[in-house]
Amino acid sequence: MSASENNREIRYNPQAIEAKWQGLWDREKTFRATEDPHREKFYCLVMFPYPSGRIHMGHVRNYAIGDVIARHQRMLGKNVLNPMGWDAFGMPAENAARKQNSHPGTWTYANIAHMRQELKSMGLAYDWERELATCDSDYARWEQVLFLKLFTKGLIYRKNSLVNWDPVDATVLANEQVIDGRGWRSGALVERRELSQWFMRITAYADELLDGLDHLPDWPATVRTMQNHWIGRSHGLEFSFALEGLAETLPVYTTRPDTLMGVTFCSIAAEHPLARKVAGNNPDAALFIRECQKSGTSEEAMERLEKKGFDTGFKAIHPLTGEKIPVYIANFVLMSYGTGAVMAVPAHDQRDFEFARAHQLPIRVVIQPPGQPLEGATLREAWTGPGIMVNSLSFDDLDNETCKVRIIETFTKRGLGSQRTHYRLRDWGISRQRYWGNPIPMIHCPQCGIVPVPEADLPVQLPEQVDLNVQGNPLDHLATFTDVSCPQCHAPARRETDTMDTFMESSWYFLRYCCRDFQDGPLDGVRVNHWMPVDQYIGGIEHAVLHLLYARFFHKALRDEGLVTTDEPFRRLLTQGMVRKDTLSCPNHGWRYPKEVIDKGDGWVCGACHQPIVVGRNEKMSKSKNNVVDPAELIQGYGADTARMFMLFAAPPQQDLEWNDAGVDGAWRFLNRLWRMVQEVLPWLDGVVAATATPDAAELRVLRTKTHETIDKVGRDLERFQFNTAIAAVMELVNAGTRWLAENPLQDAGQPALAVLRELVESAIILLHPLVPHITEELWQSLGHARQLCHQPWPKTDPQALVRGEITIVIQVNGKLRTKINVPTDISQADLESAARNNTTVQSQLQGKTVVKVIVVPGRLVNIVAK
RNA sequence: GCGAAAGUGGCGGAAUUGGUAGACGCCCUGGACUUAGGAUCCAGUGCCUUCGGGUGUGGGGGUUCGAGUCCCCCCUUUCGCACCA
Repeated sequence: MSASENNREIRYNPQAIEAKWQGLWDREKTFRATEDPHREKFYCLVMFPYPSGRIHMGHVRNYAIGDVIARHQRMLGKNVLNPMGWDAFGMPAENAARKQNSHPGTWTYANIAHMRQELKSMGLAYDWERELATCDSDYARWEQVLFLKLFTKGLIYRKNSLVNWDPVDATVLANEQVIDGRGWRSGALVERRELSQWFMRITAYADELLDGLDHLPDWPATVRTMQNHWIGRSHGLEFSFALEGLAETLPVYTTRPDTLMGVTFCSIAAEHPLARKVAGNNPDAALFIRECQKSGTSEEAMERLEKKGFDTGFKAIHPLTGEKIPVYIANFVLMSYGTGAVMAVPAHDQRDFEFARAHQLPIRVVIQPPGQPLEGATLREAWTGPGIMVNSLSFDDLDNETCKVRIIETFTKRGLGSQRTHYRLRDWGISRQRYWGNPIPMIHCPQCGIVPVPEADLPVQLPEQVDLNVQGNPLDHLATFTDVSCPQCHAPARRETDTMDTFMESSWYFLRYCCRDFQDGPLDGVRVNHWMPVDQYIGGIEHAVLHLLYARFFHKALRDEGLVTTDEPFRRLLTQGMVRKDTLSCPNHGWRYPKEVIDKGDGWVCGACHQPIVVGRNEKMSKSKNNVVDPAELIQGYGADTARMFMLFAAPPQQDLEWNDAGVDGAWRFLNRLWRMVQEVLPWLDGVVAATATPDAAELRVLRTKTHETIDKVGRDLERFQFNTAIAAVMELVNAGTRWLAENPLQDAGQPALAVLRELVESAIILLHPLVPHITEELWQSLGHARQLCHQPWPKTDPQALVRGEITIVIQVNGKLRTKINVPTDISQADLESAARNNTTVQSQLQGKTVVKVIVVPGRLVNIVAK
């Protein structure tokens, strides 16, 4: 013992300790997962990162949380799969390559190599043998195979849809590349343009995706609600207006058939066929439509537009009254929802109300709320609530909900229309006009039409030699890529140049992790079905709708292909909040780094121009705002354990986390306190076995109770992901131990005391291990354990130790706290009440009053109500 | 615009089921100690106070013996909105 004691570091040295244990985990492949039918499996998944170059605090938070869960489940005896990989296709690589005149792949793989080292320095318990990058030709190949399967199934098709078009760069822009309606590079005003694109038929699964939310009780309610609204299932009436003097009709869909008699005009989208027809012989209409198209494609941009309309001159004929009503082209009507045309009811729809006022159109009230008669001429805003029908022919005096049903019945009976279900959800556009993505394995043949690339020819590889500094999709300019012969008729044909949305890759990466080395197909059913579903998925709340909905859909589509057996891919979901930090800005120099400002005591000034610095709100850490903290620096300075500790302690995972340098110091100091306490007791614990029963001495009893209360609390807190309170509980335990040590000299401590002490110290170490794995392994080893702590089972509470002899009861008079009393745990309600009544403080409060009522909550409080 | 959340001391947060508001940590104040360390240890720390107590969880109202927690209205902030990932 003495030799190793001499060699042991007395001071906490995270750099040395962390390198030691990380090396060991790597060499021994401690966290390699193997399928084992005899053990309960646990699939822990964190959202894989985009390899942008360096890990950021959001990653650190995400992966620290995932690692705690994985390590905790491991200690609970589960066979844990905890993989990691790279979401490696995407625009940033293309942009970086263009800037540096290199290849996106070179940039991407260099980033992966760097970030892998950064992740390893965090001490994460991954099975690195399952690592994959979605741009690996292997992964891309199997994704193309899946694409063709789904295409054959009819789940992938082509149709026209709108894109953001930069007329100067002649390229499609992502919504994030549209800044204030202009292209980010050219500065040109962005236009909406129609393009033929590939789509996935997610709407075929809309009902199942919606109804399936009810079977995901362990998903945050907020995510389920958001997906529910996103899918937006509604039931309503679909019917067609006849158009005066025209053969064609105008189909509309409404969820408010009850307001039918209040229709005073119709509005159609700028892309509506009827709008095009008008534009054909009316230059003003064409101009208006072009104006409408001078906006981006994002729903937000469309909705925020100033509401504008153009009278087509056409008259629609009301199906029940025969009344002729004008048809407007409106810039706020979406072609992608319903039929692209709406019946407008200004009295009962706010948007229609505003439009009607702007265009002097009649407003006809057909629903009267009880007790406050409305009139179209004096209406201040649309009435969207319930009421009684008026001005509605035979439907008058019905309540509007009944009227809805009646009108649908009437339309159905007369063959005018029918009840229809609509969804806000649109089919998933998967085409991207970009180079750095997975090629869509299709060929356009002038004779045969669209022909899939034969599976034997997969994968379609991205050409290495590429000029990214061209207009539009670089692949369009590469004849070596595009010029092929048709697989069916062998005539000259053209290869599809669209690449896939990167959400495709993230829709099945968790399946490929299960069988990373499988070479006979995309998925090895046996292994995939062994590990699936993911038991715990952890990632940013920003993925609440898109990624999580697409992955659910893709999984169901693969299920129907017989490739997986579970209905849902992710059993439990934890969405973590953002990492934020104060922003510092200077009137002359914009966003400043903390090191670029000077502390004047009463505030900061800019280091360059000495103007006062404006301290902004906490904002999401972002490079553009210079408020990022580099995790690598933090880990180098304090070690991974401190970094993890701070991230987990500063806020519960679901909440946003505010970065605070002083808080990091606090985490660092606690780990040092723990380290010192163990160093202090170490020489005395040699040969001492941890207590298994509670000794008689009162102060030891209290100490052991504290130990087991902590075991109990930490276990429950980890189950509900309250890492911050779990840490607080261990802090309390360590504080209790330290206090005991200060009051009780170790040389006087007997065996029972040392046994309780060892149990306390070891419990603190075990409980903290999933959170701070390196320091706890080191301390565990120094306590004389040969077996690694990560193989140690999670501790169990001793029910005997949890029993307290006395409890504190709160005494209230009229609901206000007056005093507290200590009573035996097993006191009867009657004794408790009289103890409370006889208390001197209570007596003085009750003077001159009559007790009306006494409420006794056993184990908690007594409330005496007096007048 | 639509959708989803969140507001508690000087700060981050705790209060698990309607039952002690402020656990734990940071900051700050005072003290001790020194092998000067990224020190450490001890005490104090919501606000007001005539030291009895009063008051307090964004604001206003309500339910209840009792409300941070439940209900209604309002204010503020953040996130998502289909080609960022």
